[in-house]
Order: sequence, then C-alpha cells, then structure tokens
Amino acid sequence: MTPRVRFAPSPTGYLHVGGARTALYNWLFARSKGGTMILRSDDTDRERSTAEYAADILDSMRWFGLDWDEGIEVGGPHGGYRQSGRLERYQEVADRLVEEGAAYYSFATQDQLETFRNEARAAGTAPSYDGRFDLDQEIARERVSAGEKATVRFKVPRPGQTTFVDVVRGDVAFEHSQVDDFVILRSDRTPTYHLASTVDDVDYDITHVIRGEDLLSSTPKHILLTQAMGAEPATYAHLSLLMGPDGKKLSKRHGHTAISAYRDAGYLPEALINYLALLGWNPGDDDTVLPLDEMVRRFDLDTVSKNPAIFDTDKLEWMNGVYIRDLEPSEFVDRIAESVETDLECRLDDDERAILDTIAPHVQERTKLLTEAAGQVRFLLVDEVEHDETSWNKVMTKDEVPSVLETTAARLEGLGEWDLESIEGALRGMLADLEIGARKGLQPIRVAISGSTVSPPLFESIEALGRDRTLRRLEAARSKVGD
RNA sequence: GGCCCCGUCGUCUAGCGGCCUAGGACGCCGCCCUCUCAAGGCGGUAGCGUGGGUUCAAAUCCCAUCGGGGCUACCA
Repeated sequence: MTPRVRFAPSPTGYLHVGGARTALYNWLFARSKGGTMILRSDDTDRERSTAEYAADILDSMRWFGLDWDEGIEVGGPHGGYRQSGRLERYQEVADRLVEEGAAYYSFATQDQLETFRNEARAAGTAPSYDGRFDLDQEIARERVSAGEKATVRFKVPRPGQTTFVDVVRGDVAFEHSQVDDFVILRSDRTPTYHLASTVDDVDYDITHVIRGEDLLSSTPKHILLTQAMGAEPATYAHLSLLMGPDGKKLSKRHGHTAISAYRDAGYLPEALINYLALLGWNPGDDDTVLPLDEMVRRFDLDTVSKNPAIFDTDKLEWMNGVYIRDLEPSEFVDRIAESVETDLECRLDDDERAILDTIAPHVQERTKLLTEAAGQVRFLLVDEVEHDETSWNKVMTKDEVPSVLETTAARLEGLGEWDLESIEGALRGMLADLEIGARKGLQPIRVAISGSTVSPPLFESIEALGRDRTLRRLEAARSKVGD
C-alpha cells in the first residue's frame, strides 16, 4: 500500500513556520516513499477562518515549493477538499454513530458541563462524563426530530484504554478514564475538528497522520472515532513543537512566524526548507547543507527527533547566506531585482542589469538576506551618492583626500581598457608611487565611489560603475571635500 | 490539579553498555588571508538537569526527583 499523507491546516492564521515544518515532513515522507501528498483545508471553525488566511497558506506552500497530488485547487476523487463543503457527510456520520449507540444527543448546557469538570478537578481526577445531565436517547431523539437543538457527543467506552504506536514517540497509552466524552457535532450541526478530521482521514484513506504534538492527546479520540466508524486507524507520527528563543511556544512576540514574512524579509525558500528539515530530523551523518533531492532520498519518520526545537534565526540566516552564495549570479540578480527596483523606485533597464550581473558574485558573498542587497548595489545605479562627512577622516586626514582623488582620476582617465586588470594595475601603481598602503589609500576612493566605508571590492565596483560615472563621482567628491 | 510527551554545548543535533579524553553545525572568541565589509582557512570556548540504583563498565538500562512543553472547549 502506498502511503497517503495529508497536510490539513486551518485557515485561522497565516501559514507559520511550525505548520510549514509539518507540511514539509509530510511532503518529504510522501516523496521519499512514492506516496501521495494531499492538501485539505480544515475550516470547520467558521468564526475564525478567513479567505485571506486561506490564500496565504496556498501562496506560502507554493513559494515554499511544496506541491500536492490531491486537494485544494488541484482536485482529486474526493471533491473540493474543504471541510466546509462536506457538512452533510459529517452530519450523516454523527447521526449514524448515534444510531449505533457510539454517540448520543446531549442537551447538557455548557454551564452544567463546566460545573461537572470543576468538580472533577477539585477531586483531583480527570472529568469523565457519566451522562448525568442527559436523558434517555429514545426521548432525546424525539426532541431532536421535533427541532430541538442538541449537540452530538461521542461516548468514550469506559473502562478501557487506547494504545498506539507513534512512529516518532513509540508506545503511547491513554486510560479512557482520562478521556472525556467530546462533542462531535455542535448544536448548530456543524462538526468539530475531531469529527471532521477523522472522517476525512478515513474517507481519504490516509495511511499516515503526521502532525504536531499538540494533537497527541487527542489521538485516542480520533482512534476511537475511527474504530466506531468501522475503519482501521492510520499510523500516527507526532512532531515536537517549535519553540521561541526563550523556550516558550513560538509566537508572534518572538519575531516572524508567518512563512510569508520570511519571504518578505529576504529568505530563500530552499534555505528555509533546508533549515526546517534539519530542525528535528537528522539526515544520518554530519551533513548540514543538503539539496532537496538528497533530503527526499534520506528522509524517514523514525529518524525524526522527539525533542522540541528552538527556532534559531542565527542559523537560518547563516544557511540563507550559504544558499545565496550558491546561486548563479544571474539568478541572484533575478531574485534581488524586485527589491532593488523598489529601493530605486524605477524599473531596471538592460544597462543596469548588466552592471548588476558584473557585481553580483561580489555582492552575493556579502549577503545573508536578499533584502540587504539593494543597499549594497544602490551606489552603482544612482547618479550621485551621499557621503557621510565622518567617512573621510577614518583613514587619513581630510586635507589629504583631494589630492588622492585627483591623482586617482588622472590615472583612471588615461586607461585604454576599462577592465578589472587595468583598473587594479593603475591604482596599485599609484599607491606604489605615492608610497601609501592599500588599506589607507583605497579608502577615500571607496568613499568617493560608493559613499560609504563599506562596499563591494573597490576595483570590481569601479569596473561595474564605468569610466564616465567613476570620473564624475571622483570629481564630485573632490570638490565636496575641498569645500 | 489530572493525564500525556520531552530532557547531551547558548541553539540544532550525533551517540542505542566499553570505540566518549562526548563528535558535527550555528553562535561567540582568537589567529591567518585581505582594498573596507564579507567569504574562506586554522584554532579555541562550551554540554550528558539532579539523586539513587543495575553492571567489571552508563550519556546510553531502571527508579525517583526536578525542569520544560502539550492537552484537559460546541478552537484546531
């Protein structure tokens, strides 16, 4: 039997890094086992679900490069793959469970139930409902068919226990005395998560349920429901949760949590994937950076870690830098083009593209986030640069600067070929003649050219800038410092 | 409170009774390279939560304890 897995987010928030990791592990598992990846929407909570969140989840999945074989927007044998479109099916299952005695119509109020739970807590035990607020099901059924509102609650068989083997955690056991009866159909006849999710998993023939550890304690409910439906429970794998730097559950107060925020911040999807994949899974040796196909080749659920993992932005940034450096220069330019255009407030023309192509390898080496690149290349694309006054004094006194700039201009002006070799030769020759070291002598030129004491390598920058603009910039700086 | 899960450097992890003087990666520190900043090279820093067992031998097995997390909804 080929594995069938699903990622089933609720559109009650953006796709966050924890959800993305769950999606990734499902995807990796499916791809490594030749299985089927399904994307469905667990949108039973209509109050909190929004179209915006739903769209963000799809966008983020696609940006992330995770595809699915069945589900939302791609279709498949099971309809639209949105739970909001399958209400009748859940109602039918719930009613059937009542018929069969596995569930019951309940008129207990939330207040009554809460009182009951408080009593249990005070007694130091877990609440396990004894039916005290409910009446005979014969009567209940009549009242329901007369139009009275009732919830449908699943009756947990007691005494008893549910045991299962979690692929990442091993044997897990729950006494039924610890599992309270639970609502499967609300009084408005919409399904709760437990029902909808279980029915879908059964109907869609899901073989492996890979999800967050927050659902571990709900698993006995899902297994019980599955069995009551007469089906065979899937294999479960519960992934540990992602934590913030303070060890608490990852949330907005720790910084970005939405995948789309990482995209906007300049992260490469392949870097984020690599980072997330290794956050709780080890590929078998000391490899840290490995391509997607290699991850697919090596992935397995039994090598997934049980430990909760802290989401460490430092390592992610480092990895993003690794992937940025690994990009083909033209690819790098493609990826930064948009943010450069935003920064410059205009479209890039072919000449500007050519400048970026030339300097790209040197910028890549200094970029950890795509969004940083615009600031680094800006000086190559604008007409004039701003100089920070304090820059001039850093390596030589201000009054030494004009003559250096003048000599530089003179040497560059006469160059036959405007290429790296000639530029470097001319300037090194000048430094030798002036008897100043490169460290000192090149700095004022860098400031004149780039406006900053930090820039891509100087000779390459001058080459990319071109003769005319270089000379103009040297002249502008010289007259400015001369003032 | 009850139940469940988890516990190796600051962080992600390797480790399945002797190969551990606990390995790798990020971070941090130092040195080298160097036109700035990076990148790169080399070196360093730092850990088995605690207490009991079992054993010739324990990070590895058992118990307790402590700590962290999750669940305990007509949220998912």
